[in-house]
Amino acid sequence: MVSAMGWGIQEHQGWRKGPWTPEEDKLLTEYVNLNGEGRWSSVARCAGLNRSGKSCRLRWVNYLRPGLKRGQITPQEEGIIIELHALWGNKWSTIARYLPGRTDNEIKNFWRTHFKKKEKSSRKQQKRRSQLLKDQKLQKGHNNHHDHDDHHDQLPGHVAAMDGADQTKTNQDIDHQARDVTIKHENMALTNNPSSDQNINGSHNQIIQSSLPPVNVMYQDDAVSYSWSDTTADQEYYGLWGGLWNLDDQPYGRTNNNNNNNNQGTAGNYYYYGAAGDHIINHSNKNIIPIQNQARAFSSYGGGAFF
DNA sequence: AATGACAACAACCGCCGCTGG
DNA sequence: GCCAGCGGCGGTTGTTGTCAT
Repeated sequence: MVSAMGWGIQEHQGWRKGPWTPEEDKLLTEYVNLNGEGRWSSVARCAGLNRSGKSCRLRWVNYLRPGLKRGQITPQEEGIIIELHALWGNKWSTIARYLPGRTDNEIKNFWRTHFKKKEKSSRKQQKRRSQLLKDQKLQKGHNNHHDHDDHHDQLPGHVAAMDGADQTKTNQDIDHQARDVTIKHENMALTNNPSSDQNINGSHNQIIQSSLPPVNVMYQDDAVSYSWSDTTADQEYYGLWGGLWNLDDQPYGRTNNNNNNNNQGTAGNYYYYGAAGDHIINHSNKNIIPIQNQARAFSSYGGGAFF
């Protein structure tokens, strides 16, 4: 295993650290443009940079790489981040794949600065989760399942615990769901913009789809036509995923896009639902509202507890 | 104007998995 | 099979900017 000092330890103890200078950026950019990405340790050597390969890679990926979006995370991107985080937890690089031009580091920082504050109150939520964990283990005992004991791991743990067929299906489901999240929020953005005449099945979706990593073909059409407000489909989704994630360490939940229902509310005005006693956030005005009776109806989807 | 709190961002650290010798 | 090197990831820390007092 490589030493704790990082790459190229045998040749350098004195790698430069700290902020990159414009000159260093220029050297790195020129080198990568000429020779391509990869072989980061040799980049450091050959480009005349007194930086570790790790540092070069990070600088390129997070800052210099072409196509990076600069500037604030948009409300649509925020929505996607929230939902994908609910899906995957702190899998920042995975989430970043669904936000073209955004880096995992950017998303991670965004999450920390915007949602760190809510950690405190989430302790209450964790408490309830451990109760859920107990309950489910009890339940499992009753049902005499073949399930593995590590169901409370993060999602990849679930996947690893499955047999081949289940795992394939699950990976497809995850990707499918992530696409839905991305497409839904993009559509919300379009609906928000009255000047846009692109509809939900229009070319915009093709653009979005083409920007996403390739997945199994069997879901491609489905991803576009799937309606977020379709209650039956929702129940299937969240019955399945909510059930899987009940024991997760990560937040989980579901959303409802008010805009899909008889034009109630404004586009982008969507909520997370959870059990009574939790809170929901209104993404339009950032209000945090205590959940009362209304949310009880949704608690069977997995609790959807936030904040 | 000074300063303290907070947010936003950049960069580093440590670990893990993969791969080739 | 073992090991070293590499690439990548997530967590954490450091720095800078902004705003309120």
